[in-house]
Amino acid sequence: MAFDDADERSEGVFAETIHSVIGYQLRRAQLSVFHRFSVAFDHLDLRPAEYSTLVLIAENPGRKQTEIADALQIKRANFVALVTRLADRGLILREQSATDRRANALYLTDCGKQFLAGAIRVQDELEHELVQMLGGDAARGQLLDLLQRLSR
Amino acid sequence: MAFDDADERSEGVFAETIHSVIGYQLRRAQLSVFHRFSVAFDHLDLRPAEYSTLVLIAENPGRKQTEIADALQIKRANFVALVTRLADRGLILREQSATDRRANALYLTDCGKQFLAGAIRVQDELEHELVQMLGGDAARGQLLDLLQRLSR
DNA sequence: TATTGTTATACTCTATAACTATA
DNA sequence: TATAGTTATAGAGTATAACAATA
Repeated sequence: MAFDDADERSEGVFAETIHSVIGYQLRRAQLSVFHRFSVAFDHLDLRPAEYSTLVLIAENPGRKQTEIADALQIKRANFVALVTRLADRGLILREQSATDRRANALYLTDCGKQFLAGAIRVQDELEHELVQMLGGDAARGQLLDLLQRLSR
Repeated sequence: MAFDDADERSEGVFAETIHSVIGYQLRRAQLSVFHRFSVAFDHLDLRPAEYSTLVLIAENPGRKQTEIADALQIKRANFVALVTRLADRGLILREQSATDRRANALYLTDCGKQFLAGAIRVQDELEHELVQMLGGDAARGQLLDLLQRLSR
């Protein structure tokens, strides 16, 4: 990932201007949080997009691939490999839709449900860690609200 | 980039759970803001990392490549091509340091200073647009504060 | 020995175009 | 014709390893 111990070298470099740019701070925070995610999920070998896919399938069983992909803003072409990996690991089922034989209906397997339960525990711990960094639940609510205003 | 008009297909997909995850919303907001950046900077053919590099060189003339790269958390190996492109465009100078002949001291050219002045105007406009989405300057300050707490 | 800039390389993420089978 | 899933492919971004020149 990122985050080596090379920050001492940039001591004394004036960076206040760029640090007050929303996009710059957004990117830094996002990289930091995703890095924490990858550390926390290392033993589960699960990436952020895979986690959100499992959550969405769990709460919307039987939906088409394209519907899940669109909800996550993932191009359907890129979603194929992601879904294939989850299916190969036995976490989800790709079932040909009865009403539209072009479409795949997605479901969690029992194994996938168990796996997701564990993943949610890891994610909840991470979220709690982030809330502590933010300074409490109110700050988290504020942040989510502000971020949502920037999306679209 | 992203953002095609495929959101109608995900209508009715329940996504509240994943939408309340900090990392997920961070990623969405970051992608949205970077997309706006790429639209705004299309005519200048400038990427976010290049913009921040120009700003840092302007405020820290004569610094080594590694110092600027570290301040931006860019690996020095990846910084080479970025600096080469800016130098090839005549925006920056790579001068062999007098005190350490291994090192390159970085400077903006006069052309680079003019170019950056224009780029800063574009960035300021974008920032203003984002502040309006956030609901004012106070919200922007809050957001920057919260984001900084998540970085490292 | 350690550091600077560099090259080579690989992996992930994301984007588009085009195919097939269905509708 | 249009859509769902798929394949192929290309461009960014980011990671590591290793080398030459210099300290």
